[in-house]
Amino acid sequence: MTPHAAPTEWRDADGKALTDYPRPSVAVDVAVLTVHAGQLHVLVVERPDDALALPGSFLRPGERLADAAERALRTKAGLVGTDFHQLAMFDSPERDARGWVLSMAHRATLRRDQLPTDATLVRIDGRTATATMAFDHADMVSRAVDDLRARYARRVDPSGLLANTFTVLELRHLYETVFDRPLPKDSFRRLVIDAIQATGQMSSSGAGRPAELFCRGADAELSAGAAGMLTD
Amino acid sequence: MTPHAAPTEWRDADGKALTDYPRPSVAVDVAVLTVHAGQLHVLVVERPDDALALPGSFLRPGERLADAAERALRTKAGLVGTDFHQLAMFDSPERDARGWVLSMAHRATLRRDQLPTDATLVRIDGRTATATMAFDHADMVSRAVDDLRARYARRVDPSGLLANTFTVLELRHLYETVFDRPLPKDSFRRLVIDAIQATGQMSSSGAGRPAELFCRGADAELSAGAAGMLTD
DNA sequence: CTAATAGTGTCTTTCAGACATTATCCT
DNA sequence: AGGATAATGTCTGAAAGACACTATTAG
Repeated sequence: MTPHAAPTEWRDADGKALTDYPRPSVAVDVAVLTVHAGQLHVLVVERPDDALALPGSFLRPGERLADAAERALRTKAGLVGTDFHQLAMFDSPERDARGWVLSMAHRATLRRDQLPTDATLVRIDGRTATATMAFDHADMVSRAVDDLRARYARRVDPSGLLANTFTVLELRHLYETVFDRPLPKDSFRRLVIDAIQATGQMSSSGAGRPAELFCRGADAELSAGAAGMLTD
Repeated sequence: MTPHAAPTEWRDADGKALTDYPRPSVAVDVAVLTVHAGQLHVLVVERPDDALALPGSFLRPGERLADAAERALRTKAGLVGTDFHQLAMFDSPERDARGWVLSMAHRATLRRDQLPTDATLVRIDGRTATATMAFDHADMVSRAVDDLRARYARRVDPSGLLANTFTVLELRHLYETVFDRPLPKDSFRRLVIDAIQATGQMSSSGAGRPAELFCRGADAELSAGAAGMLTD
């Protein structure tokens, strides 16, 4: 059979051929989260009608969702090689006024310096974007934040919001931003220290004793106790 | 505009009208998990070609994924009023030999007595089904088990695999089945006791002192420590 | 030296894990 | 009574949280 051809030869319970049915358009949208000025932000793009939206695209014939998402990031946001994953399918029949469009929401995470300098960022307050967004993209952002927190509670910076090497202070500041709450300095250190790898190098920050630089271990899994500190 | 009409009037980056593109068929599949004989099982249905598959269906025009999943459970498995949720979209272009079909995997969970007596169950060993399954349904099952464990680690029997009232022993046996490992009797009791509600009633099981019957509390959330015992 | 920040020693409290003991049913 | 199972008391070791102390840099 032809690759990517429409499915044929099936009939549903009423005997109606499924090829007679209209099919939905399928889209992908990507919530690119980043940390800027000590707060979570989400990357948005302006639509022709000036509304703010997540970078997204329609699925092309035979294309995989991941390929469509990568293409959306490249063409709409100028990003290549970005890692992301699925969140959920948003399927309200009225979510797009132009017609029946299902959209698979994805999450990506990048450091501010990995984004174009002219990228438009919307601040996230708690788990909601602080700007009106097109379609149901505000819900997608909230969902992305939930996912980010769930993953950061289990592993050390799994999405690479820090550079390859970092100090414990930088890591703690990141976690305070992600979880939007202060974390105890010494407990935090002891909870993460087993999950990160010392490099021997020292940071040459300004004043005070230099801090050791660490990198993510091969298996940067956090202990159950550490997850507890974050999810309480 | 007509409801559920195909989207029109958009053009992609090449100026090609998206209505010119073929669209995928979208399906839903539901992994119905249950506990039988002290082991996790998944409900399967036989396909016309005798292959075993999860109950599923194609999305009808304007239909929501949840409605399609409910319809699939009703028509393919005889189940009504079942609770379920999305897991992930499976989108390999070759996943269905008949054509381009994306499928949203869902998970539902029911007690054995809520299933038809003649339901076909496939035992789950670890996180994999012990029978060959059609399409990528074996991957869906593994994914469903992961999701089940993640949710059971955070709340007390969130999917209602136990009846309204239950003893601590029954609850522990359930968790031993779900997490496929023995759990310490007294530690388990202390970890869950704050998340369940005593009824005052006693179980009238066979020999020995009768156990108190509990029910799920309004907020049956487990402590971080309890989650730790399960996720270690 | 002092200021500033990194890192650790230590105490206390809490709690999981193990074991033993008591409690309450059945036959 | 005796057996069986539920529930709890108690000890111990580990670890989180809080606090203070030491260590190492810059100026």
